[in-house]
Amino acid sequence: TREDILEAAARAFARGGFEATTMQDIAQEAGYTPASLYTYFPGKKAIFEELVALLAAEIFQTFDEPVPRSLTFRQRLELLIARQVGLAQKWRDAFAVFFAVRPDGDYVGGGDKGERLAGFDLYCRRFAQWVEEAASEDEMGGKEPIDVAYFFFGTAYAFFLRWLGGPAKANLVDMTPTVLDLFFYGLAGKPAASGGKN
Amino acid sequence: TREDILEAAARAFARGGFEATTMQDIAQEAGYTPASLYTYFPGKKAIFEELVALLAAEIFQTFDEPVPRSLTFRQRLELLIARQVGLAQKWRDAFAVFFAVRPDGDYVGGGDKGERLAGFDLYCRRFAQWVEEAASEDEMGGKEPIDVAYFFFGTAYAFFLRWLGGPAKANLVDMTPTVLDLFFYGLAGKPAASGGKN
Amino acid sequence: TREDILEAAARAFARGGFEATTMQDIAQEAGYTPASLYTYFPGKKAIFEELVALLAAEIFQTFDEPVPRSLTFRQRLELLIARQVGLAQKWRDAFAVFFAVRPDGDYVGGGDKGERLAGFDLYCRRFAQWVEEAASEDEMGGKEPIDVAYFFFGTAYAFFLRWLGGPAKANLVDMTPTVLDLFFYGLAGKPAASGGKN
Amino acid sequence: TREDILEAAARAFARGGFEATTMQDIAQEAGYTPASLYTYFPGKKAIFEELVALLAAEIFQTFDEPVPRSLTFRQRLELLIARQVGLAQKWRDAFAVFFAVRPDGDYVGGGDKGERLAGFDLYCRRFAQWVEEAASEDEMGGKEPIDVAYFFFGTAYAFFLRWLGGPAKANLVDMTPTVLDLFFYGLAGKPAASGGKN
DNA sequence: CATGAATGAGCATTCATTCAT
DNA sequence: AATGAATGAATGCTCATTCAT
Repeated sequence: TREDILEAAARAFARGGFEATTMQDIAQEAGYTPASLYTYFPGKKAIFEELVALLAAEIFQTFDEPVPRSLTFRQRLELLIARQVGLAQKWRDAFAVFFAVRPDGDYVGGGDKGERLAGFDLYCRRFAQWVEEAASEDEMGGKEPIDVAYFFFGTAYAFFLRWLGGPAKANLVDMTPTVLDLFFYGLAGKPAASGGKN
Repeated sequence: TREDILEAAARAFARGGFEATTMQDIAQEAGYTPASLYTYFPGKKAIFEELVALLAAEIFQTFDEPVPRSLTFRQRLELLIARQVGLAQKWRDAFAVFFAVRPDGDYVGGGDKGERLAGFDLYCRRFAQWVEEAASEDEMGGKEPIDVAYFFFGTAYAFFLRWLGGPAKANLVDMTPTVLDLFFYGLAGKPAASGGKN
Repeated sequence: TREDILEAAARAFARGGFEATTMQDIAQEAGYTPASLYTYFPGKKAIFEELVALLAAEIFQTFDEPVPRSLTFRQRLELLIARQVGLAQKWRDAFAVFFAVRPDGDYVGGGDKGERLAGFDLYCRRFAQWVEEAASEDEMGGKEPIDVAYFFFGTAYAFFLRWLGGPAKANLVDMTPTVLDLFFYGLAGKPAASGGKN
Repeated sequence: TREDILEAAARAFARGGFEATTMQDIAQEAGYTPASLYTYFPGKKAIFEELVALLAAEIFQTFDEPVPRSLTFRQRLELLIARQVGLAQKWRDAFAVFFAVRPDGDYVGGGDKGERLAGFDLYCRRFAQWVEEAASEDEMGGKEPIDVAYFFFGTAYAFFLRWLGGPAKANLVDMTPTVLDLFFYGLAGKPAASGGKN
């Protein structure tokens, strides 16, 4: 039941953010009355926080799942993206909620030392960590992991948002190659020199 | 005075979005009482809309300003970025408001056929248009302008957000080379070997 | 409960009309807090409209109740008055609210073709209809039913208003004979010819 | 100028009563800004009170003007009505404002001993006084002057209201004979048989 | 004299939350 | 466990009024 409510809340919050969403909205989406929600959660903020925590957990878990040692960086990243695309398609709009979470309203568990970070910051930090393990320095082009992380987040996020606003039937997976190519080679595209077809 | 209020509103809205911001907040930020704001604007929504329109106008103007014909695409883009970075530093948090505007609440002027687009969508469409004029097909690596646009937006936006959450004294301009390199060459970086002519 | 609120609203509105009456007033009169009223009604206007509709229904019902065929016009009118006096004593000030309703604020259901009529107009139209059935042409003195209706309304309303402003213990019923005599014979009084002493 | 404002206020108040009318409304009607009104009147209530006082004065004056001794009661009343109809046509809606004035809000100067009377009560009292001078006991049909007064007020008021709601081009004067006949003979009409001497 | 600007006092309404049933 | 009813605490907004110009 808690789970149901959280999923309903995800849909509700996704439509208008935390403030614009009423307990009525969530209750309606969940098929309850507002009063009933208080049986399962102490309040609206708690629902939101738990939802964000749930999303965070699911997202972070994609980083934790192991990848075969034998793969190249690109292949590992493909795996990671596949997992995260799965989440994105499952949560749709609510997925964006996580990234948009602002730390001001103290909704998001902070980083190390009481630091309060926005959702996308948390994501990028974790991604940087992941990248450090998944890629050699060479594969990162000598760049700082945290820079790589923000770059990847930006590229992927832009296409995710575009997909969200687009037709419902579009498949986010189709964008993966584009994102990957842009991520690895930018506008220039894959250097044709070495003939590799990746 | 209207201008003052709009700037105050920018600061206020930036802190918590449309719903979470009260007229009290805006008034306080502007040094007025809430009632006074109604002398200049018919309501909260109107303030928000006008603010978004103002931001949109300033942003779109950066696309309209001409660039010397003699420049390469990268040089033209550097110019464009410089202008937009200027805006971003001026508006700071409020700058992000524009990109986050959701079309549901009908805050943003739509596209062509009554389409209702989010702020970042408007930005990307305009960028695609600009890119078509500023870059040859070759310079775009044979990619679709709209893809290029979302890619650039994502890359730049990620670093912009990172800068917003970072220390106040940081200079967004410093990120420009990083963004440009990533945009043009991705993770791989500039192909040094072949003496890259890009 | 809705009923209670409507009756409280009747007392409240009667004191100062629609605009001058606050939800606070109504709530206080009903023994609730203003917020509670919204559990039963969507807003102040709705309360007022429903109250007016209720009064209209009760008043109009007095016209619908049948009267014995055997009676004279005066006797039938006495019956009608008795019923309406009952309502007037029950609603007191609120009774006057109905007649004072102005059509501008679209509070009153109109007549036939979208016409918007004031409360007393509605009353008079219905009375004219009733009079056509309850009185022969002769009993109407050859006058137009609608003229008869306004005449009766005016006469009765004047004494009703006088009673409202008078001592609380006064009985409206006592005015009935006066009203009837004036209505039927005017200032001249009943013609003495037939020896009657009225 | 004060006069202009009062007439503008009359039109404004007539549309929606005291509470519903804003200083903005009055100012607009008068061709001023709200702030300017305070040059001539200390406030909204003062404007209303003065307007009511003005109306009261004009109405009461019709009672004070002398009538030729030689006339019958009916002829005297015809004269009075002619004067008051003139006022009614001049003030139109605002004329009704006077009668609707409620004493609660302490808008109307009271009667004798601090009594607070509604507008129509004041009118009826003055009418009763007038009738005592203008009619013999016989001409009153042995009725109490105050009863006669309320009866006349009711009859005339009903037709006045009907006229107000009717087409703008209608002439209130045309209703005078009807009102007089009803007032003197009621529904029965003038007793033609006995060659009525009234 | 006229007014633009500013504001305090309210007001209708919303909403998260509580609680008895 | 679920909810109808009730409410305190806002919130956007209106408006009479003041005052410097």
